[in-house]
Amino acid sequence: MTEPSTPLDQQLWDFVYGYDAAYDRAAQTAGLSAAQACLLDRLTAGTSSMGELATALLCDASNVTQLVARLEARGLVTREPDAADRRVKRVSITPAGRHEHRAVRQAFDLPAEMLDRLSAEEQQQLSRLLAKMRAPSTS
Amino acid sequence: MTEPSTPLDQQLWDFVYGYDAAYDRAAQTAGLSAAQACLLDRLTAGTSSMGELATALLCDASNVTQLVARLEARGLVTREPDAADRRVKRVSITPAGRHEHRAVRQAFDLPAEMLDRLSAEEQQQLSRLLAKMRAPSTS
DNA sequence: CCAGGTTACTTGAGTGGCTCATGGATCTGT
DNA sequence: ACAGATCCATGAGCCACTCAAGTAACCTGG
Repeated sequence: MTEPSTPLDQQLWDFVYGYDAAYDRAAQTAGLSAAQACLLDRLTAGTSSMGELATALLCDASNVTQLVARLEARGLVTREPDAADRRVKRVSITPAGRHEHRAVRQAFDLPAEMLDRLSAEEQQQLSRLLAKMRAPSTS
Repeated sequence: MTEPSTPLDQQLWDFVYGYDAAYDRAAQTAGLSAAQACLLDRLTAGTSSMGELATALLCDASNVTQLVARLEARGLVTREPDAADRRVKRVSITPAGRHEHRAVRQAFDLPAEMLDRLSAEEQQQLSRLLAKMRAPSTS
């Protein structure tokens, strides 16, 4: 009944593929890469150390060094030694950075568009299904 | 009721993030990058020209040249001039390539794991929701 | 039949993301 | 005060990706 019925596997793949592509496009409207946009996003919650960013982004510390260097060069973040422990660098987002971040958020309209096609009930269903897929048990 | 209720936006993000990471890990078990694994996957359906691959993978033709070159160097694909039109190169997967591709498929167990946590009804629900999010109308 | 345009791919240069190995600076426990 | 741990930076290297040029093969009109 539901078309020649694309297998669910394929549907998931396509969904993820489209989501990724949309995020990439959104980041690019602000002249950012996806990784840079993610980093900025983390910083909107408040300042972080390099190490915290590395664990949050699941990547090497030296990778963060480069990402931050590029963002710093564009004035989107600042990097200052921590007063208490001068080994650690505290990275913060600048007003310009917040501006770009907002631009990305706005350009990333795909999730909102998709969710708008669902009723409130359907959204709850989806939320429940996603939660159930995620956790093995936790009831 | 459902925890402090993660917003649906965030749930989608986390889902996609986990999916991507799982695919990357799966590809790496076969010593492949995600892009290489995708390319191999396309070839399992039959031989393609370089151009066809480029449009399928949504990337530049010259990118495909390099991807194929690396895969060819490892004996996972072959690249031969088309008999009818010697400008086009027909890329095919080799038995070794099929082997690696199978390894990736097997290692990419996340979707199956996740779907196993859903009942048959829930899977149908999910499929319906995904389809509805995707298409603007088409009933 | 052959000149010129088009098509299909390759090459080269450049950007970025990512990793690993190494090293320097700073902190901490003894 | 010294050894070892911690935090970050640097450098080399791989890969994905893009754009601009180049080359070879095909096709079409005069």
